[in-house]
Amino acid sequence: MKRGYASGTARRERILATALLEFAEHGYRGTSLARIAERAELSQAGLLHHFKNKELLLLAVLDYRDELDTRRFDLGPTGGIAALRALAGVVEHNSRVPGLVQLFSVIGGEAVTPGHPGHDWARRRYRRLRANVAAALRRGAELGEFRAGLDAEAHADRLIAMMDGLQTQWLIDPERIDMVTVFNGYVDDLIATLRP
Amino acid sequence: MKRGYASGTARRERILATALLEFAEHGYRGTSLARIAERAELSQAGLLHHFKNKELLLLAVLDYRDELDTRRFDLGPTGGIAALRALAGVVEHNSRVPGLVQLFSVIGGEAVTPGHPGHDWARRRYRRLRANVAAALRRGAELGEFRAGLDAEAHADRLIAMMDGLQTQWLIDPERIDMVTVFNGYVDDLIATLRP
DNA sequence: ATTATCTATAGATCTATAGATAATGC
DNA sequence: ATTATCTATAGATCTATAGATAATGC
Repeated sequence: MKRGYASGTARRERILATALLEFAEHGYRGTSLARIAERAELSQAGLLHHFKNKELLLLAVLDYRDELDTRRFDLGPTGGIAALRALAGVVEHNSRVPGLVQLFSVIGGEAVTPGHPGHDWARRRYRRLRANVAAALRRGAELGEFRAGLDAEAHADRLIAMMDGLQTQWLIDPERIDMVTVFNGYVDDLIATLRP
Repeated sequence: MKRGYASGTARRERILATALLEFAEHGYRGTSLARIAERAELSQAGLLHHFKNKELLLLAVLDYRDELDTRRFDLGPTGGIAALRALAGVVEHNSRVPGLVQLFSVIGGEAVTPGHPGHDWARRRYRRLRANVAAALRRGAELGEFRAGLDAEAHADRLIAMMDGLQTQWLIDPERIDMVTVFNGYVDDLIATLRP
C-alpha cells in the first residue's frame, strides 16, 4: 500500500484533469507531456514522476473518466422503458459537457487502430455497455413491456451506435443538430416498435 | 492550366494512395511525411514538391476519397425504400474495405476538434450526406411509400449516425458485431415505422 | 526512508526550406 | 522553361532518463 503523501495525491488529480482536457483537444498522439505539465504547473520530469510514461497517463485518464461514466450507464434493475429513458437522460447530460464527449470521440476514433494504447480499453468499454443495455432490454421483455424474442444485443448495439454517431455530428456542427431531440425520437420509435 | 508531366501525375496518385493508408492507420497527427515518402519510394523533400505541406496533403487525400465515396452516396432519383436499401448496400460494401472505413473513423474522430485541418471538410460532408438522404426520404413520402409529414432531416441524421456508430464498433471489435445485419435490422424497422 | 520536484540532457523525431542537378516536352 | 528529384540542414519539437535537492511523515 504505497499511497504517497497528500500533496502527491492532489497533484495527480490535477494532472489527470489537465491531461483529460489536452487529450480531448488534440488526441493521444497530438498531445505533448510538456504542455500538460505546463498547464498543471509542474515540470515535465515532475509529471513523469507521477505517471511514468505517456501511455500510462492516457490509460489513467480513461479509467478516471470511466469511473464516473460507468455509474451513469449502470442502468440498475429498472424496467426496459425506464432504461431507455435513462439512456436519453445520458444524452441530455452529455449535451451539457461537450469536453468529456469530445474525449471519447477523439480517443475512440484514434483507438480503432490496433496498437493504439486505448484500443483494449475501447473494446472492453463497448462490451460492457452492450451487456448493460441488452440486459435492460431483456428485463423489459420479461416485464411484458416489450415483445418476447426481441434481439436484445442488436438493439443494444444500435442504441450505442446512435449515441456515438449523433455525438460526432453534434461536435462537428453543434448548431445544425439537436442531438437530444433526435435521440429521443429514436427511443420513441423503438419503444413503439418493441411493443408486444 | 499548369498540369505537369505524366510522371508527376502518376507519382501524385501513388502518394495519395500511400498517404491514405498512413492517415487511416495513425491519424493526421500520428502520421509522418517521411514515412509516406518512404512507402511511396521517393524522398521526403520530393513529396513536398507535389504537396507543399502536410495539411494540403491530408485535404487532397480527403478529396480523393470523397470523389469515389460521394458517387456511392448519391442516391439518385430512386424511391425512398430503394434509397434505404442502397444505404444498406453502402454498409455492405464498407464491410469489405475496412481500410477506407478506418480513414473516415480516425480522421472523423480527430476532426471534431475545431482547428483540425479536416474540420471543415467533415462538416461539409455531413451536411451533404444529410441533404441527400433527407431528399430521398421526402421522395418516398411523395411516392406514398412513407407517411406524409415524416421528419426527413431527423431520420437522415439517425441513419448517418447509425452507420458511423456501427462502423466504430465494428472496427474496434470486428468479431463481435455483424455490422451489415445490425444495420439491415434498423432499415427494416424504419421502413415499418414510416409506413403510411 | 520514501516521496516529490527540479535541471539538464541524450537521442529521436518531424516539418519545411534552400539550393543543386537531371529529365521532360513545347 | 518547367517540372521532378535529391541531399543537406535549420529549427522545433518530443519522450524519457540521470542525478541532485528538498520536503514529508513514520
